[in-house]
Amino acid sequence: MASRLDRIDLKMLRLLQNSGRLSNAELAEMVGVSAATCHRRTQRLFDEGFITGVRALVAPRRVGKGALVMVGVVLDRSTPESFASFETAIARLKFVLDCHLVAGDFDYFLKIRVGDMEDFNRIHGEQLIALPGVRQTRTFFVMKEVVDNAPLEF
Amino acid sequence: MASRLDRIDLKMLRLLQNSGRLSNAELAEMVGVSAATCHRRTQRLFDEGFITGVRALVAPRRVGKGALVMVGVVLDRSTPESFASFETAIARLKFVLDCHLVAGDFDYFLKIRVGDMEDFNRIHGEQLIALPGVRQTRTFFVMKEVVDNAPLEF
DNA sequence: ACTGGCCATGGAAGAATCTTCCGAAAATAA
DNA sequence: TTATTTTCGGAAGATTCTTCCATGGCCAGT
Repeated sequence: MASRLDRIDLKMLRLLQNSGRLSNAELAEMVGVSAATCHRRTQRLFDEGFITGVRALVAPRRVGKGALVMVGVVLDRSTPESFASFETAIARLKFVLDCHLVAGDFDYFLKIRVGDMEDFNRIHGEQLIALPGVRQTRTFFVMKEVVDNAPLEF
Repeated sequence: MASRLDRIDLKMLRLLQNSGRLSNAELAEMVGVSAATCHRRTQRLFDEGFITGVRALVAPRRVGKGALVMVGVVLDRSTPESFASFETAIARLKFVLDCHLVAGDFDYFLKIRVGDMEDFNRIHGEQLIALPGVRQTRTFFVMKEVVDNAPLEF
């Protein structure tokens, strides 16, 4: 199952990453193989898990989610149970885009999208500090999104 | 141009966000309109900027980018020129997935994908601290990706 | 070098889909 | 109500998808 990716596969991955709606015929021509081969290879990239999904990128501001906030979280205790219950709880909060367990001054880093600061303040007070085991949080409001969710380089 | 989104548009956005490769016919049936109407509405969502692109999600580990690092950056000076030159320089670094200007103890927060820690150390020494105006950086290695790049809720 | 097995490839063709046109229905305004 | 505008779905030609099959390349073992 640990199959390799040749130059054509990589090219297809890069093209699909930047234009996920390319038709099979277009993709085939761009990478220089027949439509049949391209179709087979694309399907393999999906089947073997190189591509985990295809997502339309929705403009946050256009759907009322123009505010971005980074939050550092410190837990009360550093036990496996404490981590586990925090992670279970946070997976239910749909406004959390990223949640990463990190090494350093914080236990977790969160990336959150909300409508505005007022929105965030309500959520912070009602949902974030109420999460199991949270000792303190540190909020970093994003003032300018220089690069957001850039495509992966490989 | 500030057109509204009705219930059908929102449904289409959510469906496309989670399955960007849905065919027009499938989408039409899911939201309960004809293929012609669905096609027109989808095109409008693109033309008017509600959908900014469609991206295949590539599994980072499968392409040798399994390590994730968060980095806080502090600049020497807080002048507009200083910020501008930093932002220009960082936009060229393809391993930077996120770069956000924040309010708080840091000036910028970065989200970076690399192959492994050794890889990051080299990049940190050769490229990050060499960026214009960087006084100090604080590195948070991600030990566990609990939620990464979740779809936007709206 | 020859043989046989194993894949990956491209052509072809029926099935499915896209994309546009048009008249009808619905919404809006006067 | 009437006129105007907008949105809708059916229809159909053009395009695309998806699968089947025969061909050609590659490699291991004679």
